[in-house]
Amino acid sequence: MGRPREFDERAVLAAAGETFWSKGYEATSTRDLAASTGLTASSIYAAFGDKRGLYLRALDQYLNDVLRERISRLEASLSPGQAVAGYFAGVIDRSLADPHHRGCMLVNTALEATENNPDIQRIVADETITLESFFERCIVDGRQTGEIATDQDAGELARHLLSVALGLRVLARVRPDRELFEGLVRPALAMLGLPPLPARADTVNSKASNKRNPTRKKKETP
Amino acid sequence: MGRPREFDERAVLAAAGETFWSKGYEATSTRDLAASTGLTASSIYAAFGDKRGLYLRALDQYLNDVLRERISRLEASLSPGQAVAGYFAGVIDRSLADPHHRGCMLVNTALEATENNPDIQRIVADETITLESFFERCIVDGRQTGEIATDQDAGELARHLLSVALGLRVLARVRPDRELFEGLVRPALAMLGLPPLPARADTVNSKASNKRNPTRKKKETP
DNA sequence: TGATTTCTGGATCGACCGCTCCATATCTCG
DNA sequence: CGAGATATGGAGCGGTCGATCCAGAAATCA
Repeated sequence: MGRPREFDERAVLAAAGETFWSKGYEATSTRDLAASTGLTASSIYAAFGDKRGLYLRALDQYLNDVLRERISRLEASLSPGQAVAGYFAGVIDRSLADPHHRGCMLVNTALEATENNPDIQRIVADETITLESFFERCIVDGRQTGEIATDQDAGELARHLLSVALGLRVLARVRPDRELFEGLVRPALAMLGLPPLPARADTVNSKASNKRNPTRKKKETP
Repeated sequence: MGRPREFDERAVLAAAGETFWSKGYEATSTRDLAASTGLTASSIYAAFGDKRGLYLRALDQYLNDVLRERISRLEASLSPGQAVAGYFAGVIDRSLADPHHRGCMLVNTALEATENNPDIQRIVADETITLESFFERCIVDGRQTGEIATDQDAGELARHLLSVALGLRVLARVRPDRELFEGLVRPALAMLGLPPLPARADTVNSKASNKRNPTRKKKETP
């Protein structure tokens, strides 16, 4: 009954997510959202409640389409060790492919997770556990096949990899540089007894063959 | 000469920094700042120009008092390997000691600096390089004394440690848990051939070669 | 078709934003 | 003691904020 929606909800959430991702939650106004989604304020409020509701929906779609989708794709098509390496290769490619250097929307969201936003805090925490569990499964499985060689605790290794992935995404916002990222990941792979970053086995973003040079080239002075 | 300032600039910057740290830049209003610093808007604007100027000054004071001060203190009083372990022990303690779980102001700033704030991006990037250089110095020096054992590239190891430290600070906002932090750091120390953590910086027994000073008590600053 | 229901677009609400102005208070200097 | 210079406190500026209201458009029912 009644008039049906004229917009595609997934597309609207994607557009809103892009805007939130680029500017951050607080700095994004409802007028920004109206402009990027093509909807009017009243349509947005009728469909999503309020600004926070729209953010939560857009974040959830991002996490589903980008993070969880990637994990299950890697696990389905690669060996455990290759999946770990492939995950980092993908994160590096994505970090460099984004000309705006926005990093990871999940990591950025961790900023909004102040103590008076416990729901957001929990969403981010849960998602880091999703990633941590992926790493742990890879390590446990990779050991059984002998692909991964280390006698350290699998859970601790998984959490270590988690922190590396999160830290990489922080650096992606301020120092987008392939050499930095690949160098920083190398000790992690070596620690697991894995070969250095493999030929990008079909990672998700294989279209990124033509990359611009990083804008910032630093000389290291030890 | 006219009437002198009635406020202590350092104290005002500290108060403003606390507020920015807690709420984030965008979510902090000038009225919030007036309330937390005890100044009126006009005094703030006369002294610091605008909101952004106050933020930059507060951030700089935070970086000086917390980050750089800690690095030089660790390097002055501990062996290279102990300095690395002590840094992580300190970050863990600080992450857990803060009841608001605000993480690191530098990391928070990184996640809020968009591409149209190149100056802030630059400040954050430079500060990550400061931390990276600290790690690299420790690794290079620790190798000469035999305290640190690994044949991997020192620069890559330093960047790896940097990403772990940044990732830990992200997790500090959403999963403040000592076991998580200590477990995640353990593989990093093991990789360097260092003993595991219960080495809180002020309880490390100095069996390896110390630097000049005898072990000094570490002081926590907010 | 007409009745009903829902969605859309635009105007607009009160609140708050960053910031400024100005009268007054309080200092230094002569 | 002025005279000059600067800081302070409070009112208030124009603008934007998140959110809402409402009249009209467009769909599904009979």
